[in-house]
Amino acid sequence: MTMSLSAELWPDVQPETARRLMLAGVESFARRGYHATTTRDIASAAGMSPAALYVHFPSKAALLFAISKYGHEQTLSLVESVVARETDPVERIRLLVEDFVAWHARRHTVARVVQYELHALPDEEFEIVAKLRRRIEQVVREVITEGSRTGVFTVGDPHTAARAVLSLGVDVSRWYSDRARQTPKKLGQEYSELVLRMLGTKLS
Amino acid sequence: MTMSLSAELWPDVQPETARRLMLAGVESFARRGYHATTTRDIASAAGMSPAALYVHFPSKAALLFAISKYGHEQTLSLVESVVARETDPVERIRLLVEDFVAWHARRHTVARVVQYELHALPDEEFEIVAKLRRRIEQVVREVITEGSRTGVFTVGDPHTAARAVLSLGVDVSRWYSDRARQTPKKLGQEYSELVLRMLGTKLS
DNA sequence: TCATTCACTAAGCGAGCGCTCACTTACAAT
DNA sequence: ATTGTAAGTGAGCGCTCGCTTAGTGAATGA
Repeated sequence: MTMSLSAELWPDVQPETARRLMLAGVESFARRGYHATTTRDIASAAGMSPAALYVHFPSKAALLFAISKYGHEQTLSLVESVVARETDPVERIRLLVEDFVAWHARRHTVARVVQYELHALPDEEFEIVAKLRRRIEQVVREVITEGSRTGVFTVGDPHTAARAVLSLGVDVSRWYSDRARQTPKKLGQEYSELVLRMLGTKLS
Repeated sequence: MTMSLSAELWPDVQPETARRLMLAGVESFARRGYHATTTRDIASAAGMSPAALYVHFPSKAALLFAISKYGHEQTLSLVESVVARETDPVERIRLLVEDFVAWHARRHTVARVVQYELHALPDEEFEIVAKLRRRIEQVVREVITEGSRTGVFTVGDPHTAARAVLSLGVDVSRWYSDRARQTPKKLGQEYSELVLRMLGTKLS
């Protein structure tokens, strides 16, 4: 049996109506941007009356925050799980880029909201997701620094290199579409090769 | 004598008041996004009454279009001028990335509007800048394809590689700030090295 | 001198925004 | 049967939005 997309994206959000609203929010925010979508857009995309949104979320911004926080937590745990199951810096970067890029392609709608609408968040909520973003960047930077220290990578500045690696992944969500020439998985593999060369990996 | 920033950015826009409105628009759009900035924001940032905008531009969207079109034309001519004065694919990519990245860092405010607010344009105006964007991408792709053909580059797919190169440059405008650790010029040089390695350049 | 033009403003219109409120319905517990 | 609660609706409030209109003052030219 098939699961609804909203249940796949947010397995532990209850009830199902709240998930439907989040899905409708994601699609609207991704297509037109947060400020250009109205609460009426979201509600009607979820098949409900405008007031229904406020049964499950205290504000339009709170809906964005729920989407953004969940998305950032997913990418952080994706990154952390790679580091947890691999120790070699080369393999860590390879898998990390593969998964990161594939996620930003497969989930490009969610990713677009996560990456490009966070400035619409109120200060307090923004700070919470900013903290998650800093942790993601830190993990990548540390892997590169470690590989640089042991000599498997050759980079001028690990800080700049980490930025570049993340840029490649993040930007995928900007241009990727369902009619793209490559599957998310294939794109992730191709990008991980580009990144490993970029980091000056010694070929073995 | 020093030139105003608006005159530096848009030398052939007349009169000066129109330039001041474009500058105010750029700053507002970059900080809060197109849909979140009001015509009152723009006018007061330019030190004028709200109605003054409509003396020089028929609509808020027309102001965005003027900014966006000008910005895209600048980046296209930047890219084309590199190709015009160099023939070696390696040097072409090196200078192209240096200039492209440096521009997105030095002009990160304009670049942010150019790269991330274009979806707010009406259909017709969007199509015009989309055409410019396709030409930019095409130039980069052709340089990579040519280098790949003559064997100085080793890439799986020039299409994907071109996307990656542009992603690195575009994304700079998202995170770069005036308090960044590197000057635009230095960042451009560092990025061009990363890119050349990414493209599998044979070192000479 | 006075009509014309231009850049600009003060005031405000109609539309649509986020959000609220009084209310209904479905259903579970007693 | 009665009561309590959660989920949802229809109507609409107060406000702000993009944009317009009528008018002002300074410069220009015959």
